[in-house]
Amino acid sequence: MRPKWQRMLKKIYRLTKHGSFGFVYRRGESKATAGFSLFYVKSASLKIGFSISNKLGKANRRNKLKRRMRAVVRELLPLKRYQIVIVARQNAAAFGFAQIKEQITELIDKAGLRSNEKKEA
RNA sequence: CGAGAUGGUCGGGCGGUUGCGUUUUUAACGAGGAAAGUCCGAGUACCGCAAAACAGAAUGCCGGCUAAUUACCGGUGAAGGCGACUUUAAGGAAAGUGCAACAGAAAUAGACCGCCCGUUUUUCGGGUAAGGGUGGAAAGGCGAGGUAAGAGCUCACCGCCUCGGCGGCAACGCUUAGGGCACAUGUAAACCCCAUUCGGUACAAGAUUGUUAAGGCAAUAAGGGUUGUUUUGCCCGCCUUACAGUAUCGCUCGAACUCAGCGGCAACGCUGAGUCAAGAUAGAUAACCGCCAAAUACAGAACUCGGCUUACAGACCAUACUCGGCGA
RNA sequence: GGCGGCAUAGCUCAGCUGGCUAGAGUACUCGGUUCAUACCCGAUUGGUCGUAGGUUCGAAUCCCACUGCCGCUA
Repeated sequence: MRPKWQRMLKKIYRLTKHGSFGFVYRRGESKATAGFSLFYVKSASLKIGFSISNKLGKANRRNKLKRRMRAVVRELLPLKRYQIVIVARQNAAAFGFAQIKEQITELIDKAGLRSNEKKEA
C-alpha cells in the first residue's frame, strides 16, 4: 500500500479554477529562475497548477513541457499545504528534462515548501 | 545503368520500473495522417424559416457519384512537356456600359512614310491596308489571278460562321455543302447579362433543476419582435436580480470502422461476417532504462462526420509506364 | 471554439476606381548658414510593396493559398 501523498497529482490535488490562479498571483509570494517562476500562498490543502503561455510554442510542445514539469514535481513530493502555480518562462521551451528538474528543485527549496511529514495529516 | 512518370503503404516495435484519465476498478482501453489551417459541405440544436419584391453573396464545359456540395470521380476542349503524363474559376464580348498607359498617323476608328491617279511645281485633292514602322492587339492567313495602285474583288488550301449528315447520354468530335467575312481586337479573377443555389445563429448551440422566487417600470397604445431593406400580414407586457456554479446532460453506436465477395475505368454502391476502439474540462499518453546495426519528421482529440489546403525525418511497394546510354 | 482587420524606405504613413518615375514626413549622410551648436535652406542614399501561385499585354492594386501581427465575441 503506497502512502497517500505519492498519488498526489490526481485531479483533486490540482489547482483548477481560473479564479484561484488569479488569487495566487495577487496574494502569493514569488520566486524565479531563468526558466520558471513560482507563485505560492498558504492554503488548507495542497494544490498545484501549471501555466504555459502560447508564446512557448505550439500545442504539442507546450503539452510536453507541462508533462515534464508535472513529472518533476511528483518526484519532489511531499510538499507543504500551499496553493502553488509554476509558470514556464519563454526560454524554458528549449530545456531538456535535466534542466527542468534542476531549476524546479531549486525553486521549491528556495521557497521552503518541502515537507517532512510522510503521511497525510 | 541513369533520369523520370503515376498510384499506394508505413509514420517506430517489444520488454521493464514509476505515474495519469475513463469505465463495468485485483482489469480493460486511452491522440493523427494530417488531430492543424478553418477554405467548403452536412448532421444536430435553438430562434415562428409568415408571404412577396428588391438588394446581397456564391457557383459557372458535360456526365456520374453522394446525406450534401462550389467538393470528389470519369470524360470533352484548351495550355505545357521529346515522352510517360500534368495543369485547368472553362457560360455570355453579335444586350448594354466602362477601360486599353506609353508607343503609333490611327486602338475601333483613319492615311505618317510608301504606292497609284489627277492637278501642278509648292504642293494640294482623291484612291489604296499589299509593304515600312509602333504595339499585347492594326481590319482572317498564305499563294495565284486581277488592278492605275490595291482590296475576299475572284480562286485553291487553312481558319471562321451557317445549315445538314454520322458518332456520342452529353460537353464535343469527324465530315458534305454553302457563305465570302458582316458581328468586326482584348478584358467579364471590370460593371454586367443569363442559369442555378442560399432564413439566421453555432455544442461557449442548447436542454435539465423550472409553469421558481423577489423587485422595478408600463397599462390598451406607444413600443418591441418577425436577425439586410421595404410592403402586407401576424405575434408580444417589458426589464433586473437570486437559486447559479467552472453543476448535470449534450459527449460519443456513428451517413462508424475492419475484412471478404460482387457491380463500376473510377468516385462510389450493394451483400455478408466481425468489432465497440479517447471522451478530458487549467484539460489525461510522461520520466527513465534495455534490445531491434543506427535513428524518429511534422505534430496533440475538445460536438461529430465528408472533402480541400498546408507541414512532414526516414523507409518501402507496384507498373505489359516513358526517355536516354551501353551490350547481345 | 467562432469572426474580422492589417502587412509599402531604418521609423510613421499615402498610393489599392489596374498603366506615367511607388510618393510624403522623419531619421541617416553630405553641403550651406553660424565664431560654434541647434533651428533653418538645399541635395544624396534607402523598396524583391509580407511569401508563393494565377487572371491580364501589364499587378503594390484583382483572385487564390500560406506566414506573421492585432482586435472582437462567448
